[in-house]
Amino acid sequence: MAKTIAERADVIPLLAEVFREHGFEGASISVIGEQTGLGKGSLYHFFPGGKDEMAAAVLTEIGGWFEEEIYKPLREADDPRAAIDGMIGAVDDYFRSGRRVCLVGAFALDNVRDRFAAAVKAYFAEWRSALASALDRAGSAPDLARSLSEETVIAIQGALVLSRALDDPTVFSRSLESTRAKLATAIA
Amino acid sequence: MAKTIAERADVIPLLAEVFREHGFEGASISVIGEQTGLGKGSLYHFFPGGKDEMAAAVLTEIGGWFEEEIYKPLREADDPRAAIDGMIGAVDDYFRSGRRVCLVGAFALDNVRDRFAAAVKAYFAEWRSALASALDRAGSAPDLARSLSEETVIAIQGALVLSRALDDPTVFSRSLESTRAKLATAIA
DNA sequence: TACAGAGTTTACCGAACGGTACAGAAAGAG
DNA sequence: CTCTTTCTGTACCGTTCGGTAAACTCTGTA
Repeated sequence: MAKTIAERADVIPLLAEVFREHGFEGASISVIGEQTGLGKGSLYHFFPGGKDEMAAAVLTEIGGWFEEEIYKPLREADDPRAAIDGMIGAVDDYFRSGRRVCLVGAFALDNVRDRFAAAVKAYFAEWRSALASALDRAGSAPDLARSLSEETVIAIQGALVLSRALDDPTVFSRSLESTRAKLATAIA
Repeated sequence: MAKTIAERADVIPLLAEVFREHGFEGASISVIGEQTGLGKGSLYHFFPGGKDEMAAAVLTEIGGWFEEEIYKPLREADDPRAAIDGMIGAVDDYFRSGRRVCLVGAFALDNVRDRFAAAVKAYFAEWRSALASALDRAGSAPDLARSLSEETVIAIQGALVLSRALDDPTVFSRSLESTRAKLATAIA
């Protein structure tokens, strides 16, 4: 394991932030270079596939993070209620209480969705089904678990949109708290 | 009123569709030219301010449409319940049951939000307050009206994101129906 | 029919785009 | 020290970007 100045893995979170801030089309190679501190040579060394590979790597990392920190606990934890609570907390942290945009959601609305359709679809499908699984195991009726999980993912994404549109993070906080309460009631 | 081959007003809906499909950055002047059937000369004749003016005109038209078709009825209709029902129907039509993206929501997630922050903010703020007004007049408690209107706008935007991400319009239909039921219950 | 102004075509501009080529700097291995 | 591999800076490529300029063609009016 060669310890080098910059590892590819270290660059990906920086790339994620650039794409979040500028969108896919808006994140030009020169902007990416500035915000990562890497020249074109390094960028194309790590990502020979160019911008597409950079974005794909970011989506993969995001997917991995959610899988590990959120989906897996929801599906496998002994205490599904704790896992649901954990999800709420993790979501609040991850999206910085509404100050940070969901890159996958932004990609979904953009025309680049087609290029990364599989990753975008998987991210949301996994989230919905993992949450449904937790609700199910927590004693919720299967139909309710299914609809509630979908509504929860919808509320989180919608809250991110509205929060940013109104430039008001309290919108996200309120919505997440209301979602938390709704889930708690359903499995009481 | 000179009847000419193409009126500026006729171009705006076409522009809206281009921006919806490609996003602001993705909608290059040449793409806009193709999809509107207008050359650069005509486009810059109608919109001397370039792409920015085109997008601003689109946002203005969208804002005007929602004001006329949705916000005003919500605020002023004699029968607020009918206005709320009307809103649900209009939203379903406008977003083509989830097959069409909300341009304002997409702009909110994009970095171009800053450029059109005022229009984006107004669109959502008006929606939320108009719906709260209707709920209020329909007999809902002021606090509930306030939170329910916010949750409704969130649910619509979130459903558009998830619907498109999963490429499944039924997500939007389900969510909108659930929203309709929730609003009906609150003012029963 | 002649004029005026609205609308359009076309050629063109400098800047920025994504991407490539390649020489050279770092850094671990023998 | 030297070799090899990994990483990086820089110059450059063709293309496309948003935007401008000006000559042209319509079309309604008188």
